Amino acid sequence: MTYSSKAKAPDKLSASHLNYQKELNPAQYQAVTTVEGPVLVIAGAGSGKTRTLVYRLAYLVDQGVPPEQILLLTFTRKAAHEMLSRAAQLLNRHLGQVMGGTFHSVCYQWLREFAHLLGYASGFTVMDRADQGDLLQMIKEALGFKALAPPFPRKETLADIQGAMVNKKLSLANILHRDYPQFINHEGPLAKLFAAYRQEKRQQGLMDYDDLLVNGKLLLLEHEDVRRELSGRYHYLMVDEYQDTNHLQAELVRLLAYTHNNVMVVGDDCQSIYSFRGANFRNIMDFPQIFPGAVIIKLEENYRSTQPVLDLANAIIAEAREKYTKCLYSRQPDGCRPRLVCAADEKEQSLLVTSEVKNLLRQGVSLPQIAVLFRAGYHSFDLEIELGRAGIPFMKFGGFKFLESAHIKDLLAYVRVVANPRDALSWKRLLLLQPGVGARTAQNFLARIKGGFPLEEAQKCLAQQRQGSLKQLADLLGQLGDTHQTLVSRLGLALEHYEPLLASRFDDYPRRQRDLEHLLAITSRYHDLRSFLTDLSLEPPASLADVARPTHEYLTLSTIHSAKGLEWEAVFIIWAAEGRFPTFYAEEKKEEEEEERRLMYVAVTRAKRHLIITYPHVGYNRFVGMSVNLPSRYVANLPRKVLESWRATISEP
DNA sequence: CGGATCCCGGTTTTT
DNA sequence: CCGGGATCCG
Repeated sequence: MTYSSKAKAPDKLSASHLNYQKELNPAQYQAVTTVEGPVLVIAGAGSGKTRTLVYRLAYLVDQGVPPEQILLLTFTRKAAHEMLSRAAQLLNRHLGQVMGGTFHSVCYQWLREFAHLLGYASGFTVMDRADQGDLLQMIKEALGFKALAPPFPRKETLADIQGAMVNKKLSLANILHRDYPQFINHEGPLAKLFAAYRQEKRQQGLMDYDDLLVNGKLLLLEHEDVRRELSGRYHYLMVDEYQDTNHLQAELVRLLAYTHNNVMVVGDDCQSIYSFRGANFRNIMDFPQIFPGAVIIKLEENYRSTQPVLDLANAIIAEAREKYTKCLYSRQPDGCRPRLVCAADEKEQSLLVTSEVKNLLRQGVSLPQIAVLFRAGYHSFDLEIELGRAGIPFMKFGGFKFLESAHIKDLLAYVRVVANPRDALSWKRLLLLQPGVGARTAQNFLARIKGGFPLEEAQKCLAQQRQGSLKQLADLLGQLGDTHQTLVSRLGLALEHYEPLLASRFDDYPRRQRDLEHLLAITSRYHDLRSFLTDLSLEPPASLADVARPTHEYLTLSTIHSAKGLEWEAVFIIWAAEGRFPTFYAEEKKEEEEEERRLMYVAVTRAKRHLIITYPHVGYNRFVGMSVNLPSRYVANLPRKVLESWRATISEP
C-alpha cells in the first residue's frame, strides 16, 4: 500500500475548520474517517448516506489527498455532481478534479483512452436501447430469420435477452429456459443472431451500454499495465448504491482496488430495485469475502421520516423473504399515521390527489415538497389531466424517454454519421428519411461504404445517387462536418433540413418541433460533437431536462425508480392495486415479486411526514373491461395502528 | 417507393 | 384496445 501515507497526513493539513465529530453521528463519523482499506457501509433509508459521502469527500481533501486521486461512482452523474458541489461548499473551495459519475460514463472515458487495446477504434459511439433493437432487427432481416416459424422474438425482446445474458451472466439456453420458454426452439438461430450482433457492433464502431461495462472490465482484467495505471490513478474509491450493481460492476471495483484496496461501498439491500438489469444485492453481502478485513458500518438512525412512516416501512419489509436486518429508528416519534385510501375509480383517485395537494398547500406545505409516486410511467396519465385542469404545475420524471422518440433520433442521425461514418445504423435511419429513398437504395449505399470509409467517401457516393435529395444531403453533411462552425449552428443546419421531413412524417409535428428546439438549446452547452452525443446516451434524461424546467414551483410526479434517493414532506403513492403494484408480470416469479415489495419500501421511505397510498376500487382492464381492484398485497391487511384505511370522500368540482 | 390495410400481440422499471 | 409491423397493391 504505497499510498497510505497520504491519508495519515497530520491534522494540521486540514485547511477547513470542519468539526467532523460534531456534525456526524458516531457511525457516520467512523465511516467518514476510516479511509484506509475496504469499508462496507450498510445505510438504511434516510440515514444520512449522502451526507456521509459528502463529508468523506471533504475529509479526504482536508487530509491532503489531491482531489484527482478520488473516484466517486454513483448511480447518476447528477448525483456525483451534487455530492461534489456540496463537499466543495463545506470546504469553501473548488474541487474540480474529482473523477465522478456512473460506471458507464467512467468506463466510456477509459475506453476512449484505451479502446485500441481491445481492437476497437477510439472513435466508437454509444448505442442506446432503441439503437440496439434496430441493429438486432437489421441482423434478423439480413439472416433471413423473419421467415422462421413464429413466435420469434421481436426486436425489443431480442435486446432484453441479449442484455440478460450479459448482465446476469447466464447462457442463452439458460435464459430461454428460465424466462422465454416460448423461444426455446429457436436457440440455434438466436445464438447466430447474437454472434452477428457482436461482430457488427465492432465493425461499425458501436458499443451498447453493456459493452461499456464488459469492455471496461476486459481492459482492466487483460491489460495489467492499464489496471496498474488506472488503479494507481485513483487511490480512493467510493461507490454509492452498491445494492444496485451487477457482477460486472463489482468486478470493476475489485480490479480498480488492485494496488491499494482503499474502497468504500455504500448500500442498502432492502432498496435493491434493479435486478431486471442484472443488479444483485448479494454484491453487498459478498463484499467482505472479496475484500477480506473489510470494516462493516451500519447507519441505522433515520433522520428523514416520522416514526409512523417508519413503522409502516418496517411492517412492509418485515414480510420480505430474504433480508439483512437493520433496525431503523427515528428521532421524531410524533406524526400522522399513513393512510390507505380506496377511491371509487381512477378519476376519483386523481381528484383525491388533487384536492389533498390543495389541502397540504393550505397547511403550509409547499409544492416542491410534495410528490406523487407510481410503479409505471403511464399510471399518472389521468392524474396529469386532472392537475392540468386544476392549474397545479408539475414535472414528471421517469417513464417517457425523450431521447428515444423518433424525431430526436432522426435529427441526431444527421450528426451521428458525421461523428462515426461507420455507423450503418444511423446511415440507414438518415437515408430512409429522405424522399424517394427506400430500403433498396439504403441497402445499396450501405453495401458500398461497408468496411468504413471516411465521410468524404460517403459524400461522394451520395452525390452520385439518382435522387436529388441525396445530392443535397451530401452537401449538408459537408457543412455538418465543418468543425470551424459551432455545434449549435451545425445542428441548426440539420434541423433546417429535417423540419420539412418532420412535418410530413408526423401529424403532431408542432409539438415535436418544440422538442427539437429544446434539444438545440441543450446543444449550446457543448462544443464537441462526440461529447455531446455521449452525454445524450449516458446522462439520465431528467438532468438534461433542466433547461425545460418551469422556473416556478412545481409538484413532482415520478416513477419510484426515478425517485430513488430523494425525499419529500408529503408523498402520494397511486395505483397501489394488485396487478399494477405488484405488476401482474411479477406475480408468479418469486424473486421479482420480492423486488416489488422492496420497491414499495423505497416508495414509502421517501416520505418525511405525510403519506397517502391510494388505489381505485374499479379499474379498466383491457381484457375484461371493468374490473374490481384489490389493494396491493404490501399494504392490505396491515394493522390499523400502522396504516389507516379510508374511503375517499371528496367534494365534486 | 410509399401509402393503405390488416392482423397480431402485449402491457414495467433504466444506464 | 391501440399501435407497431408485415404485407399487398398502385
